[in-house]
Amino acid sequence: MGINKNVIACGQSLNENINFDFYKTLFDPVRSDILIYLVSYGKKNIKEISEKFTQDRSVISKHLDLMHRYGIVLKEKQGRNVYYEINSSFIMEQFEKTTVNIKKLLKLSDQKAK
Amino acid sequence: MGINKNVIACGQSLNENINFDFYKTLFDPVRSDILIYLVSYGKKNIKEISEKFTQDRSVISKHLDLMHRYGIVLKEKQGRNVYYEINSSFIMEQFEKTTVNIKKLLKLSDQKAK
DNA sequence: AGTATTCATGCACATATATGCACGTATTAA
DNA sequence: TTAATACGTGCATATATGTGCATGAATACT
Repeated sequence: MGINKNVIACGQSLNENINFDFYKTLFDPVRSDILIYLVSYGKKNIKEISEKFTQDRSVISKHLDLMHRYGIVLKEKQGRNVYYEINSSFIMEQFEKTTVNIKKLLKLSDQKAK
Repeated sequence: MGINKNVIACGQSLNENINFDFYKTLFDPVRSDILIYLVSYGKKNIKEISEKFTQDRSVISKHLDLMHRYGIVLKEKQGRNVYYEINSSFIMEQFEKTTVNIKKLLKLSDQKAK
């Protein structure tokens, strides 16, 4: 394709400056509900979390694994339990960084519009 | 489910305060490439856009329709052409609002952690 | 040791989304 | 009027993702 080359030349690329997988993982119905649950109830293990959802425990486990892979949650093993909690500092950091980058990117199109 | 009720009680809900469909639409490989293309080249019609992509014109048309539905792009019909351009003010507004809301939401979990 | 609990993973299946083609419509050009 | 161009939409298919069950591993309990 090579479309992005022009934008990269301006030091702006969605795929480079924006944590694409992070957002793709976060903006899923089930996973955002898990996020809200963890925000509300703090650190919980997979059994406790999955009891609040209609999906099977294994399904919740897979969602949490994805969320952990992209930094949305922190994981801690205690005995036979695996606890998850919100990685709030990382999440905030992502949104702040992305907002700044998006602004810079969009200024390019505003200049063209004039 | 009713999980969100607790969070709603705190005046915080991802689905209410965050434009979920907007982000779900934006964070798609093809659509974010279209975004970057429009940022780089300004207002273009569907034929011009689709010529830069491997996908069929009808596919690009559908992606643009989705992006328009959720405010990412502006649409303008001129004769038999349909032009699209970035809705930069709306996009920036969304990211700014979301960043503020996410921060407020996450402060709840930080308080619990103490 | 034997049993129960918690979890990860592989597999098959269901659902959602993306894709391309074929067609019809609207507009423009000849 | 006829032909050409740009577009939208319906349909069938491909691909991606979500889902639940079954199984085995690791840990804890008796």
